Parts: sequence; C-alpha cells; structure tokens
Amino acid sequence: MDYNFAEIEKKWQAWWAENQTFRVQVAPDKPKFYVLDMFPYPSGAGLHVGHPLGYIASDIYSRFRRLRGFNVLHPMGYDAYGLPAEQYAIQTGQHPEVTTAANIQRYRQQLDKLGFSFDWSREVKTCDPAYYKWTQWVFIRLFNSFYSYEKNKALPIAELVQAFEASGAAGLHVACGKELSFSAADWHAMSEKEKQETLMNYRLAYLGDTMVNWCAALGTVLANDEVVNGVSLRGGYPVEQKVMRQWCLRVSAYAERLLNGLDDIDWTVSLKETQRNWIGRSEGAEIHLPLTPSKGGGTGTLQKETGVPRKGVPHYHTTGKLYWNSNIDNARAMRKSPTQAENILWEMLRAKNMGYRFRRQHLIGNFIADFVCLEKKLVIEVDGGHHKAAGQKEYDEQRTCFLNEHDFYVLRVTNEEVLADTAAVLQKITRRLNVPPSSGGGRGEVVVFTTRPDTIFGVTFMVLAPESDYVPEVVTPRQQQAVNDYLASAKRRTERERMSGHKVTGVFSGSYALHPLTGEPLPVWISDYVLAGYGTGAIMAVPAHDSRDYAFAKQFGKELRAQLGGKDPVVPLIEGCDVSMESFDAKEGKMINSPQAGCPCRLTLNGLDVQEAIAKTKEYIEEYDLGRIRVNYRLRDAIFSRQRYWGEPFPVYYDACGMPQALPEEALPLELPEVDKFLPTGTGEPPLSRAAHWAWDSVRKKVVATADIDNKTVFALERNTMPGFAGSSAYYLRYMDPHNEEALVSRENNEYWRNVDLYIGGTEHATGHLIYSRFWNKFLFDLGVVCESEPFKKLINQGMIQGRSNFVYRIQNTNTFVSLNLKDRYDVTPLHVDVNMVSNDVLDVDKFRAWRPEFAGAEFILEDGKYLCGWAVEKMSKSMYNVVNPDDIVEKYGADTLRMYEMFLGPLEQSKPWDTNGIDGVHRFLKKYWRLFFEGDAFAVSDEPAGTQELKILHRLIKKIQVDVENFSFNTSVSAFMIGVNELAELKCRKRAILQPLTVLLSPFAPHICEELWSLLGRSGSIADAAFPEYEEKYMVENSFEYPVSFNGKLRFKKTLPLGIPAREIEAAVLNDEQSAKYMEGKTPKKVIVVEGKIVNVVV
RNA sequence: GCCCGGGUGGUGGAAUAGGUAGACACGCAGGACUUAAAAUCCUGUGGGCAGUAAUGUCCGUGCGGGUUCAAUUCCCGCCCCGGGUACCA
Repeated sequence: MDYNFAEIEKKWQAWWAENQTFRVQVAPDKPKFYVLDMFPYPSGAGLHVGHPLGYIASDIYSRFRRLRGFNVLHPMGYDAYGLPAEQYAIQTGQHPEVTTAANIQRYRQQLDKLGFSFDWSREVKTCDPAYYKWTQWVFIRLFNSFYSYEKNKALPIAELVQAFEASGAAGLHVACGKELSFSAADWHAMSEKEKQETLMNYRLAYLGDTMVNWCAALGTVLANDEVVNGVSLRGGYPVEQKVMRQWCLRVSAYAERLLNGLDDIDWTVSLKETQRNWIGRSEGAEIHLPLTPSKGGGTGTLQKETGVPRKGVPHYHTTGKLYWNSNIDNARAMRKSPTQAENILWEMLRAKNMGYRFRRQHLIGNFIADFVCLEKKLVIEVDGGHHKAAGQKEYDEQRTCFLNEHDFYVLRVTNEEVLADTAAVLQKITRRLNVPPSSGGGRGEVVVFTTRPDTIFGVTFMVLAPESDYVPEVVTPRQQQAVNDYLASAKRRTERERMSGHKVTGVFSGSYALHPLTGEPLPVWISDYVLAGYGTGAIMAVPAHDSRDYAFAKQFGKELRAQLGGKDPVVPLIEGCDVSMESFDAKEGKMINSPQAGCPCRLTLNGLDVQEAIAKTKEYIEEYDLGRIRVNYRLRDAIFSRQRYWGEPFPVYYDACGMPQALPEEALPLELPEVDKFLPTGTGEPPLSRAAHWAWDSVRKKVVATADIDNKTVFALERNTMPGFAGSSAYYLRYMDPHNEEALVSRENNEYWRNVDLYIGGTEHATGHLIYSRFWNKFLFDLGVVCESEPFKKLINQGMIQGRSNFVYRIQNTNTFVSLNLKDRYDVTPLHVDVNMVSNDVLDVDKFRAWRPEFAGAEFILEDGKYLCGWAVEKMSKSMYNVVNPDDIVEKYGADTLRMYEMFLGPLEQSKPWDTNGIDGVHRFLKKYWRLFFEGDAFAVSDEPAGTQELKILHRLIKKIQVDVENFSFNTSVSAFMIGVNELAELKCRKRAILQPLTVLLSPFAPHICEELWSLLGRSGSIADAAFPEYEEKYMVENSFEYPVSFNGKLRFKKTLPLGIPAREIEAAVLNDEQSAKYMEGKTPKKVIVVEGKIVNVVV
C-alpha cells in the first residue's frame, strides 16, 4: 500500500482537534514542562518556509517531553498590534482590526497544516481587549510604583509619599530621574501639582522629556532608522531633534538585577554577551570639578593668609602647609571613628539630596570642622559631652570667631538632638542652606564620570554634551553667541549622524574649571562627541589616553594650547604609550608622570600599574571627598509612547492641573476608540485625537464624548498608544491562565507552570523584547504576582532560513537566454527567475515563457538539452523570487516530510539556505519507513521475537535520538533514523517488537504517519500519550572491533580483534600480522600505541 | 573599532575529554525493472599520480607556524565570511 500522506495528515489533524489531544491542564502530580515559541506578528504575506523552523523544533521537543512523562504546556498566539497593519489602513482605509483578523486566520490555516501540538484553547491576541486589559493593568502598577535600592525592589508609590511627609527626600536611596533635595516642610508646602510633578521623578512608568527625531512635515516622531542624512526616509522631509514629553519605563532601575540574572539562566553565550553589552555596566568614579572663582562660589581668602600661593591650589584647600601637616592625621583619625550622631548626619548629608556637597573633619586654618559646605560657607559642629567643659567652651568660641571672620556660618547641634530628631536637624540645615548667597549663583562645579580615574593627571580640559544642564551655567557672555550657534547646529544633526560622521566639532564655553588635584585651570568646552544620556553628560578629557579626546585636542589644539598657557594638552601618563601609535588608550603598563614636588596634592601613582592606580585614585577621591565611587549603566529607560493608532491605549487621563492620573483598575480594559482616519492630525497630534469618544468621566467612571471635556469631572484621555513590546512582555504568563478575568495569572497556575523551560525564537529580539520581558517579569516578581524572577530559563535562537535564488542569463539586447555554463561566451545580464519554475537548477522553459508577457517569445541556448540556472544565497524575499511557501511543500510531500526536512537542513541555531532540491531524500525515507510495515498491499507486522541484530539497531537508535533531542541536534537525529530504517529494511524486519517502539521514537518528528501506523498496529488513543522506549545497554554490546592500524600516523590496514583482550595481545596480533612486515621495512618498532577500542599506531 | 559565532567534497552537512575525515542526504554518472514515464532498487562518486584491473601511492578540514605516536579538534600569529554593537568616557 502506498504512503498516502495527504489523506493521513488530514485525518489525524481532524482527529487531534476533535479529541483535544493537546489540551493541557494543571496536574500537580505530574512534572510540568513549558515550551514556548516567540509568537508571530501576522503579516499580510503569510508564512514562508523559514518561519516554521523554530515551531517545528519546539514541537518535536514538546512531543518528546510528553512521551517522557511531562505535562507539557505548548501554546501559541499572535503579536497582533503593529505598524504594517496601520500603514495598510492609512493607505486603504481598511480598519487594522479587519486586516489583522484576516491575517490571523490565514496564519492559523497554514500552521494547522503542519501538525503542531499547540494547545489552541490558550491562544492569545495582543489586540484583544480581554488580553490588553492586563497590559494596561501592569502599566497602572508601574505608574504607581517606585524603586528602592535599599530593599532592591519596587514598592508602592504611597510608601514614598509617606517618606516625603516624614523627612523629605533626605537619605532616600531610590531610583529617580534627577536627584532632588527637599525637606518634609518643603513637601508639605508644595501644591498638589508640584507634588505630582515631584512623584513623576520616581515612578517606574513616568512622563519624561526625551530627545526624539521629530519630522514636522509628517507630524510624527521617527525611529532612528527612519532618518537618513537628516531627512525622513519617507518623503525626504527635514527632521530635527526635539524634546518631547513621553511615557517612559524606568528599566534602568533594574539594570543591576537584569545583569546578575543572566548568570542563572541557560542562554547562549553570545545572547548573554549582547545583553551584557547593552546593559553596559561600568565601574568608575564621579569627580567634582569646581568652576573658577570668577564664575562659581569663591574659595575665600584663606590660602592667601596662610601663605600658600593661590595658583595651583585646589579650592578645597582651606589651610596652609604648616597647619595641614600638624592636623591632617588627627582629621583622618576622626573621619575613621565618627560618633554615632556624626555618622547619622554624615550619611544624610552625603546622600547629596541637600543639593550641596559637604566635607567632614575638614581643615580650615588651624581648626578641624566637623562638617562643612564650602559653597555655602556653612560649618556644622556636632557637640558631644566634652563641649560642656570650661576650657572647651572657650576654644569653641575662638573657633567660631575665626570662622565667622572668614565668612563661615557656624551651626551647632548636639549629639542628643541628632539622635532624637534627625529630621528636625536636617530641616535646620536646609533652612540655612536656602539662605540666598551673597554673590553669584549656581552650584559652581561640574561633575564628571570616568572609568579611568588613574588618568586624572592627564586631564587638560573638560567637555560637556550640548544638551547638558551645565551648559547655561558655564557659558560666559562673550561666548554666548558662539555657543548658541553651535547648539543650534547640533540640534539639526540627528543622533545617528553624530555617530557616523567623524567630523570633530565643538565650541569653548568661556569658563574654566579647576583640576581637583593640581588646581590647574581647565578650559570647559562643549562638543557633541559627549552624550548627554550617559554618565553625567560631562567628561574630563585625557587626550593622551583616549582617542576621542585626542581627536578633539588635535582639532582645537591651537586654542587649547593658548588656554593652557602654552602647554601641550597631551600629557602621557603610561609607560610605553605613544599617541602616534594605534592603541594609546592603554589599559596596561606602569604609570609615570605623576605631578612633581610643589604640587599640593598627596597622590602619587608612579610605578603602579593601571589597575593599582585606579584603585588608589578612587581611594584618594573618597578620602578627600572629591567625588564618589560609582557604577554606571549604559541601559536607558524605555520610551513607551507612540503616536500611533494600532496599539494599546494608556489607561490614563489628565486632571485639571494637566497631570496624568491612572484610571481605576475596575475600569479596565480601556478599549481602543474608533477614529475616522488612522493618520496623525494636521497639527501633528496622534491619531487618537480624532476619536469622538475619548474623554474620561471621573464620576461615572466611563469613557464619554470628547466634546464633554470640562476639566472638572470630565477629562481628556491620553492620546498616545503603547509600543510593540508592551503586549509581548507578559504573554508567556497569560498563557498559563488565559481566561482568568480576575487576574493576569492566578497564583495556582503560576506556581504550577512557573516560567518557560524552553524558549525558541529569533536573535533579533536580543535587546528589545528579551530585555523588556525580563524587566516586566522582575517587576511582577517584586509585586508578588509571579514566583520566578526570570521568565525564560533556557533560550535557543533558531538560525535564519535564507533564500536560494535562481538566475537566467539574457544575452544583451536580445530575448535569448543562455544556459549557465555557456554564458561566458556572450555578453549577458543575469535576471532573477522564480525558484518555483526551477527544479534541480533546471529551468522549466515553458513555465518561464508563460511567466511574463515579455518572455513569451524567449529563445534558449541549452546545454545537454537542458537550461541550467545559476544560483546564489540571498535573503528570502518576494523581490528575489525565491520565496517558498510551506503550503506548496505540504501539498507535494506532506507535512511530515516538511517537518523532517527542515530539521535535516542543518543545525537548528545555524543560518542556512533553503533548497527544496534535497527534500526527496527525506520523503524517500518516510516511504521506506512506511514500507517496513507492509507486504505488497497488506499490513504485515509479525509478532515474532526480534533478533539480536534488530535489537541492537533499535536500542542504538533509541539512545542516539534521546541524546540528540536533549541537545537539540535534530539534524543528526534525522540521519540516525535514516540509518536505522535502511538497516532494518536490509534485514526485512517486520517485527512489532522493533517497529512499535520505532514508531513512538519517530512520532515527535513525523506525527501524522506515526499516528496512522500506531492505529494500524492496533493501539488505541493518540501516540502522543505513548511512553518513550527505554534503551538497554545489554543489546548494544559489541564483542569485536575492527582496529585501524597505522604506521607513523598513517592508516595502512584494518584488523578485527576481540574486545576485552589485554593491550599487549593486541600489539602482538598486529605486529605478527603479515601486512605489518611491509610497513616496518625490517626495522623494530620504537613504540606501539594501543588505545583499546579505538586505534593501534606503530612508530617505526 | 570592539564583542560574539563560523570557514570541511559540486551542494546541505557529519565527526572535537586529540584516535579510521567526509556519516546521512542532495546532485551527478552508470545499471536493473518498464513499450515509455513515474516510482523503486543496485553500483560508483574528495583530488592528483601509476595501473587493463583488483589495487597502490601522495595530497587534502581558510593560511603560516608549534605541541603530540597521532591535530578538523589543543596553542601562537594571520586571512576571510556572518551576526551584534558603536563617540558609553
């Protein structure tokens, strides 16, 4: 009987659907296994043969696990929101919902033909209100949460409000946009709007000002890859950098956990590495550089009085050499052993929420001040018990007098005060700090971030990002015009342009900062090679050890030299480093060139290697309070607003103050409104602005007509929508409990299914979906909604299936085509030809003539009576005419053949071209396997016991398949099946004892044919519920081995010997073999190597 | 530039705790069955040289070195291809 795949496949697909074979439920007595595919975006083009690759692999694995006794969750759904449907809607006016539904239907039809074991009862669609209700729900939770670094988790925003009410922003270690400082009193004094604005700085979903590519002509924001050379890809309209208020997710708060979590999951090295780079952790230091006195707060006159020359002295040196030497050790000792009260106060002050920097046990003249803020000239003295002693009182007075004379204000607090009511003390300090300064303004310093503090002595200038907050502060009136011009030109350059163009540009701000260690003046420049979004948006430039700084110093060398009083801005610090060499950004080598005697700073790095120098400099920075050790991340917050129609609406309205408010959770889902057109409005407002019903009645708690907005009880709803990654961030959780109306996922379901054991998908989501999903999951973990901190335990990236294009060669200016191997004799143009008209690279000339009218009269120059096409591997796409539709393959060969052939093509994770040519081999294999069961037309499986030979073949195969599938080596499994079936066919094996287990073994790969044979074998139910056969070593034992015998490493002959005999007997047997004499040429062997069961090598 | 991954017949690919390179397929060539085609089956198939032949022999896993009885596999230095990322201080 012939293998009628079409009939068999149709029959079993219907049977599975009818019997709900793949429906799963929580089963606490069974081990679970969760296999997930990245759900597809249902595009209009349908599936091509590359799409199912990952689905086939995951299906084989799911079925395999099920045979091994696991309760397998293997769901499928659709990532249904997206741009193509919206653009199609703009062009045709068709509602995206309609086209999306049609595409989903087509996808489903195609998927159903392939015999997947999906539990379709759990299907999700991201555009379904019942689904996106939970996307909106998570958003509200994010909006109502902040991140505590102390507890290392997200907490309700209400707790933050409580903290503000009690003690303001002091001492809080939380994730925020800007470090704010305000007291409890300040908080209470804020208006409701101010409070909301303040909270926005801490929410995990927040409205933030972000830099976007704005195209006024199109009325929309463009992604980076939609902008080319400063104009829009579509239409070529000008694009500018614009600050826009957009919803953002504070992903950066989770940077550390996202990084550390990678250690606990089984992903490929390269994917983990990509995520690590994306998160971009770097350890370094933040260093404060005071601006010169003329601009920032003055450093006073103490230095003059104490006899130290002004020039070359750091601003924080408020004492002279004499007093320094006699007092510094005392001060250090006091820093190291603070009292409890001092400690508490210091922690509060140094948290920097005060907005000013404090130093402790700081030398001023001949005195040591407990705490001092140099900018505000404020000294805080914490009085312990001994301050009451008579002599001490006098001394204190003397000191206060000295300090007052030098413009310091002395604030005295007692130990008890601090311990009893820290908040009150802080309030006292804050009040004093808020006294307006007598002259000047601003913080008077610039903070930089560096990973190379060891190069601090090579700093010769500073550079700020154009968007830096410092810029307005440092620009001098003289430079104002030049800076304005520069900022305007920088704005016009998009971010991408900045990166690609290597033109070095910049402008001098007019200000100087002071080198924190040597006191040398450093000119402050502005340049777009410094990014506002990374670190502090300001850098210390070390041209001798950073190629970018070097390029800048080269470009502006003349100006810099003049600003540095004729000195060379390039100061090499590392031995053997030379800027003329390629790699002068050295990270190895000995430090040289620390400042010479006469410099007031006590740091010397000479002789240390880079790592030691970094550590020592960091220590120095901490000790002298010039900054702090800091870890910085490259990972930025995710922009979460899109000016689009086809996406999830934000469950947010804007109250009378214009501040966003979350809808009550009971009001969800907030459904996407109808609009008349899907375009942005003429004024550049998002499409939802067109909705007639898009206002929130806060009393009736429902959506009402936009016209009813009164800003008293009826308010405008948010008109942006969420981006693509919103809906895909938690879909794996929803599959666990897809119909739950009360919760995203119930505790029971979540605790059973936990997380995804195996996730298969493309590598293109490495830094998008796979980061956001992990973030989203960790947030839900903090909330206690889910019980696992990582969503995807093991992840495999399937490789891309590339296209294999075919070409014909047209002779120039003719309608004649010449076959591949004759084309060099003519002047030809290669043309893509549809691969579906080509078989084994031979063109079907009649189909070709019928393909297009211009080819109707085509003439061919053949070779050997055939037209041979050329070929090339290219992306599979319509324009290359190399798209192969799985439906066509299924029709011609069946789904089982397609499934096995896709696996046979090569290793799952490797990219490889699709070539339909090889498919016959796999199809032949299935026919051969089918024939094992038949004698002519009769099903002829016998119940005779199996022979040794047959059992050996079977058990070897079981072992091989088990090991290969566990290792996702599906291509070698298919070969193993071919070998096994070839061997059994040779033995004419028709025995049930062999064929029945073989059928179970093959069923994950070719489920339809196996179901059919399973039922012919008289088994009831689905083969999916069979048990995977166990292999037994005893059937695999060999008792002899054919040893390859080599002489001097060259294989000469083979000799079969029994296994288990001692090595020396093997050696003797080999040397006595008559063939050996020939290769030994009468000499005695120097050495004979015998590896039992492997090889014999004779060294002559 | 930096970080990953990879270079094996005409093609897709096997084989690495170092141990018979090219499994399994495709293609190709020849043959059987057939009026013919399809289907099926059999044989050969990395390259060179010698031989009518069986066979023998040398060369072969990107290139050049090294370690070893033995290297596709380990080490050093290059070249090329694919992917990610990019003024990240």
